[in-house]
Amino acid sequence: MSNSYPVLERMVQKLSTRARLDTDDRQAILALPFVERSYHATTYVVREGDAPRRYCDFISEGFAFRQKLTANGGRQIVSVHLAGDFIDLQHLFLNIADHSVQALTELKVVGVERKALQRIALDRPAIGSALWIDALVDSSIYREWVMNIGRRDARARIAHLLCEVSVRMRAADLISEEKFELPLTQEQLADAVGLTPVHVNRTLKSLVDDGVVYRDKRYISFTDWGAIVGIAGFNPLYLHLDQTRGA
Amino acid sequence: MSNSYPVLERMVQKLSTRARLDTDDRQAILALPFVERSYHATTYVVREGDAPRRYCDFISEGFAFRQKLTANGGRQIVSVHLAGDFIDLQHLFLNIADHSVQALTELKVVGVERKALQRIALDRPAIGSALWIDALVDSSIYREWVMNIGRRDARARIAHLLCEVSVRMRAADLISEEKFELPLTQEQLADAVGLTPVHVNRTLKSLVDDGVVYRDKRYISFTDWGAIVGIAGFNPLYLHLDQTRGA
DNA sequence: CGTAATATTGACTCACTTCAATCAACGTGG
DNA sequence: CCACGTTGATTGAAGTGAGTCAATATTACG
Repeated sequence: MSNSYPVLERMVQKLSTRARLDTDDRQAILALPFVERSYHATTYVVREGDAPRRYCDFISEGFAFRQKLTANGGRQIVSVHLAGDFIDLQHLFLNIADHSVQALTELKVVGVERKALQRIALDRPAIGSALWIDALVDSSIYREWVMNIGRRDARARIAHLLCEVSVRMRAADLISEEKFELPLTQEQLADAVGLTPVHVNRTLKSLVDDGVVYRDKRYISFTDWGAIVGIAGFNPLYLHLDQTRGA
Repeated sequence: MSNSYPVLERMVQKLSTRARLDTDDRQAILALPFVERSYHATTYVVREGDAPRRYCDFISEGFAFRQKLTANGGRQIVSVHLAGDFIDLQHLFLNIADHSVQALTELKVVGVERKALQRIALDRPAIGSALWIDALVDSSIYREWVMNIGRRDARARIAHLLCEVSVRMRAADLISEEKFELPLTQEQLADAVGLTPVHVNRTLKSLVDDGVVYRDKRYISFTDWGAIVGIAGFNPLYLHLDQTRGA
């Protein structure tokens, strides 16, 4: 366990986008005991049924996703996470994991001691509200996913996921150009939107054929942002990207 | 604005199931400024796009639900809430509502001043963790709904919703006998599980015909709990019903 | 370079939707 | 107390979006 700055800097940045932090708040975060860790793609970070781990992970590099399994073996990916996301806030105050978290790509995380994070969340109001907001935004995203899967057809569903990922990546400052790498295989994409891989393939193709999506390997770009937004029925409100002014 | 005990008593009880509260915590809750309010069925409590309201509602009687609308008019019900649930915790720290909340039946709520609730959530660790847990359980339920809609067929989906509602009602001590009233019309049920009303009707009928569900008007009972649990693939873990021991 | 994982495509099937009636329940006014 | 209107439940027939099965191409990678 070390205590050097740079890795926690990013957490400070992230939380600053959620609530106004003063110098003491920043210091408190930078003083958190932490470990750095890496996971290879497909490695489990959390397993459903687990008791809480000692550390609460924050992604510093790479992608991860949450998943749940149906009684008869079906898999549902319930969220995708990128650099700057807390993986484990969902379990910060719960005593058993109700879902699994897996590395999607090579993944680097900063593991903060859970007890210390709990303490800081409860003792420092500004940090507390930043963490609250972060968790509530996650909730909001789940709600959008419920609607996405429950009430949109395949085309809109896939388009919506593409919109969400691109907007979140841009907001997290992970995209420089217009294109971005979608780190999901078509099978994973299918499990995220509640379709089969075959149908995802065809639907994706139709988006490409219609010229609204350009695809090169896993790299995606949009020829016309207004067009996919229209197809997806995408409204970024639910991402609550401008919460800085607080509540 | 009054300050009599009985209505907030229930909130104390609810939060006590989430974390251990001491006498001061209880007093702090009972001292919260609040108003009592009623809504007729179908009335909006919160509208998507709204700024936060002054009061944060806690259901003392009746049912409510959250919903979102697709760009082309589709409706998705994303959760159902019963007596003892906070309606608005989801917006406690966010500055715009990303979904609507509507009364499902005649509804009585206790509206607690939002600022006061924020303060108590951030200042009193025990209450803070109780509220955290409550919000995190909501998240967990959303995740289960994503899976329910994304990866289960109509029969299992509907069975799962029935299981969830009955278990939650029992946990909230709202059921005395074996039967319970499902406050949803078939159309609402359809919007909750991502199906059409027609198909819900047929599927429900098949469950009745198979003898696993008994139905009289809106009253539902199960002839064999093990059987619907099997059909639904229902595992109550995600409801985190025994969080009392804290984290 | 070989081999496994992923992507693609075709042909066929089916769970769920759509459209369209009909029926039942319930509150309301005369 | 009953006709009537409105909302919710039920049923049938036909259509379709997405699933299934299965083969082949492509890519990633040790």
